[in-house]
Amino acid sequence: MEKITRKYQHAVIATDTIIFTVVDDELKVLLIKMNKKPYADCWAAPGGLVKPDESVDASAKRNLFAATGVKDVYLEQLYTFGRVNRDPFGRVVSVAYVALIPSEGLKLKVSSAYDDIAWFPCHRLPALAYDHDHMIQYAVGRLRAKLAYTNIVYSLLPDEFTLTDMQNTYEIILGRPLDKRNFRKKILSLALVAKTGTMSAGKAHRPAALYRFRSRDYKMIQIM
Amino acid sequence: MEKITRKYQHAVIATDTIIFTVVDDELKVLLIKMNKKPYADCWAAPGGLVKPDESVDASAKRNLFAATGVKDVYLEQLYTFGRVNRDPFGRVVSVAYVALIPSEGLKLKVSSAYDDIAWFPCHRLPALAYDHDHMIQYAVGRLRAKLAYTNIVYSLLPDEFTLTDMQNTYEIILGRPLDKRNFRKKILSLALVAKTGTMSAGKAHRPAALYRFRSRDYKMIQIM
DNA sequence: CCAAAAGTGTTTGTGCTACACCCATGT
DNA sequence: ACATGGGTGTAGCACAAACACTTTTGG
Repeated sequence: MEKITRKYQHAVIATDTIIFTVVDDELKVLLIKMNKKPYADCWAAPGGLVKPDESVDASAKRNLFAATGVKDVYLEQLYTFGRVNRDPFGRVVSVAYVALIPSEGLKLKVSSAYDDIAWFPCHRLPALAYDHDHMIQYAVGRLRAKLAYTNIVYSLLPDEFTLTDMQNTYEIILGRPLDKRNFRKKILSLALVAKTGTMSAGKAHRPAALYRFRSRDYKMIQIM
Repeated sequence: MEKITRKYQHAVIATDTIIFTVVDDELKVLLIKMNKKPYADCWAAPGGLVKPDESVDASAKRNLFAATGVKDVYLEQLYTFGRVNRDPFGRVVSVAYVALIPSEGLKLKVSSAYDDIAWFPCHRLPALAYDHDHMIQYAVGRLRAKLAYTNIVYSLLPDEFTLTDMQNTYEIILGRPLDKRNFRKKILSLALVAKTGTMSAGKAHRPAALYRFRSRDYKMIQIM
């Protein structure tokens, strides 16, 4: 243990997590305001260094919890960014993760130990630190692709939702409109969701049937 | 630079590359014989530590070249393995890559600075060091998936090849037989390949038309 | 009664699947 | 002549895409 770590203390390993949610008809990312010199007034995806006795996955989970207060959400390794000069403070290799949070879980405890933390729509992003701009673009691409051939939508939707909610989530992320009849046909034929029996209420229009996922296990399924 | 690397010399970063080729009707991986204590008589995917002034990608390229003598082959980041105790010699986080080498490039300079190095069929693998068993299984899965929705076969085939060669490559990797007529129909309709005009020769049967890829750029295309 | 969103079927085309025989060459 | 692999077409079926109107509620 000693030998290797002492001889090669070249690089440091960090994790950064791109946290997505869908609210207000937009795909949003959670960012933290930086204060250090070259990146004052820049924002960054939450992250931090991997501790010596901590797995890389555990580090991502810890950072996710620190930023959002949530656990047990969808969290997947995205890519490892290892350019030599990606971090002006030193040689840091960053393992990026993607997390998906259901729209309703938003108002939990977003603020914690950070100066400023906020959700930004993926379109109009602020100035970003490091290579986080690139990371986020890459994450959006991955999210789009996975939406099509897995059932990850479940991790963006609340426990109960309408089929219109679900379709909106797809449309927002994919960036294109979907045919309502075809969408419902497809989703219902996959039998991933079941009616709860209750109805959405409170708005100035016809109530909609609420659905719930039969199972919230990650599956590879051709959806779109 | 100094501050961070000195304060957190916890972990070391390595790259390991799973190098695939298809020969003798089998998907094979290139492995290196280990000699250090807990892994004597074990084999491992070629890899090494990332140097301080070297990007992670560059490290993978360097290790690939050291093991095979080839450059400019398909090389893609696979996954980062970061369990705390994955390496008994110390805390090493490994960024795994996948490389694909065309079947003919095999007999180049496979032997170099290693004690022993050899190709193993993905089925009957020897005892493997670290978590390389897991890595290889993961890599095979990725390769299978990518074969279906990208044009990466090009990186496993020589410059000129017959459609039967190509179909064999698919069948070996996917592990299931494909219909000859449907396969040819599909491949030709995609217009990825063009006849060279020449014919294969020398074997005890009818010669086959040779094809060449119109372009060897990586593309996302639904193939299977 | 009006606005707003929920809900519902049919038709058409495209692409995947399954399937069997003749051809050209070397020995 | 025979063994070996090369090369070719069609029909059925399942799924994706396009498309418009009626219903229910709150205001």
